[in-house]
Amino acid sequence: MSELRETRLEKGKALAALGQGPYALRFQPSHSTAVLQRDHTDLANGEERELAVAVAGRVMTRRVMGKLAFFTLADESGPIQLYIEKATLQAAQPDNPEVFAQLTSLVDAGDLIGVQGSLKRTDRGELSVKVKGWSMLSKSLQPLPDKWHGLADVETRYRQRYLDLIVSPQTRETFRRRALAVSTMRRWLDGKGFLEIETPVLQSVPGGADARPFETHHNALDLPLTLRIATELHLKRLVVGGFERVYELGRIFRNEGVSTRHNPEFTSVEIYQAYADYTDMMELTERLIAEVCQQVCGGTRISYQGTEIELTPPWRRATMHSLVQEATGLDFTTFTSREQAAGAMEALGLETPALADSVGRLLVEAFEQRVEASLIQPTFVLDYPVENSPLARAHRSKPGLVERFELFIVGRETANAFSELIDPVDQRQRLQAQQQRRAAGDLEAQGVDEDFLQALEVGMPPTGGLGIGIDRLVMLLTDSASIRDVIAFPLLRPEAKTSQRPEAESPS
RNA sequence: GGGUCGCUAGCUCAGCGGUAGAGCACUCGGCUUUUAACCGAUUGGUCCUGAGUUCGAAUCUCAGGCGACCCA
Repeated sequence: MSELRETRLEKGKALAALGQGPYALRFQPSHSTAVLQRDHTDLANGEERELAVAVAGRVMTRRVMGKLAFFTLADESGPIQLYIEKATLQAAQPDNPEVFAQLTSLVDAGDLIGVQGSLKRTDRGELSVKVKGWSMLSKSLQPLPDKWHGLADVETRYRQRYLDLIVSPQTRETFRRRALAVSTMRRWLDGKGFLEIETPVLQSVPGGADARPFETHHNALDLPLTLRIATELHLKRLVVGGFERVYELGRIFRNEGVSTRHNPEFTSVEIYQAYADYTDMMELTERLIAEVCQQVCGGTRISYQGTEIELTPPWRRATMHSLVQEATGLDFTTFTSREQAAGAMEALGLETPALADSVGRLLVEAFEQRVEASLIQPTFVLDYPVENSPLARAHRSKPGLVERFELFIVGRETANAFSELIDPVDQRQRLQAQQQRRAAGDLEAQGVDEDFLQALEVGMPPTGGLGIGIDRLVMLLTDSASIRDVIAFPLLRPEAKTSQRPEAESPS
């Protein structure tokens, strides 16, 4: 409503006429509200304390009753009540007979103000700043969300996250925890001698994962580029270059749909350790995630959406074959042809899409359809078929499989790791097979990155590699049901509003 | 991609074929212990958009937009 905005602009002009504009240059708080709340619990109801305090924050609620007013002021640390007594304020500011009226009429809910005064705990037990002076720091021209219902509209929470943050302590807590999770992870890795190195986001050959990339263009070089879908291939080049422990924690872009578990840009950490294999990476995964959980949640036993999750290592390890057999009764090691496996699956009502063109790919289908969602407690799923894992090393003892694991928690893939494929001849064949699939219509299949193959030919040490989805991990640690709750500004379709989009578009 | 549900005042919602409503917020008046303050008065609408059915549509139908959830 623009009427409210007009009124508040007028109040801003009134403030300017009084010599203080609606937008201050600075203010020096003496305390955060949380420190005041913490340090003065001994102040009894109705008592006052002659401590000079200055606090700044946003006015959340106003209750004006004649010659006395109560405001709630919130800074980043939390709220504190302002006790605004006309007589007290007037005595402190004898030159301005209108000071109380100005404070109560020119300050609206949503404004940022600073106040000076002393402490008083009211008769009802609320620690308050007894106000003796005030200044407008920033005039708000927009209403706050409903003080009782808060921000009920999920869409507004995502589109106008600043409003969500102002009124929802839980949202603030989620992003604090996310920051703590990320910093803990970096600190832990740095402490283990891992070096964080940034690799290109703009790439001419997307690789390192099965996913469709975003396409863009470099003008000066007239060069088509894609945004990275993984950091894998560049981090491996660094291992070839002699860095034995490297990682990158950063943004990945995949041109896919959005859901409660997917956002087109998300954050991953990829970690590479020379002379290690995937069993080493399992231990690393357990220790790293347990440490992050300990720091963020204060323990390794947590509750997610009403389910207890035990993250204290060690975690269950099971092969994909055994899990599928457990869930379906099918022993995929006995199938010698796709037709045989597909027939057995269809007899159980499982789908067998055409793109799953081998026994191995059908095994993965069966796993996704019947096992994945049931892996609630942390579980390492081991030994994937080679067809689905073009960058993982062939298994040391099981033909047709690779040394790979994925970590599942609450039914979601949370980490993915290999004994890395370092044989350049094998790697070339695998990537060529991928490219053939791509030519055959699999838009997620990878291409051949010649420069990467060249690096492997120079010689890469045996290496264990690991990727962890930060957003999904943070969802777990913050008990968030949707990935959008842990991304400050998730991708949404732009609001249509007035501008109609032109016709003659999208043959769909 | 498919299905279900939602979209009405700034916010939260009711109204479901016959004059567009409530609470809160805003504005004005009153009030020195409130904390969803209270009491009184006023103000505030593209009922998501478009087309159709109808004497009459927020309400019924169709198409579209945006969102949520479920499924793939």
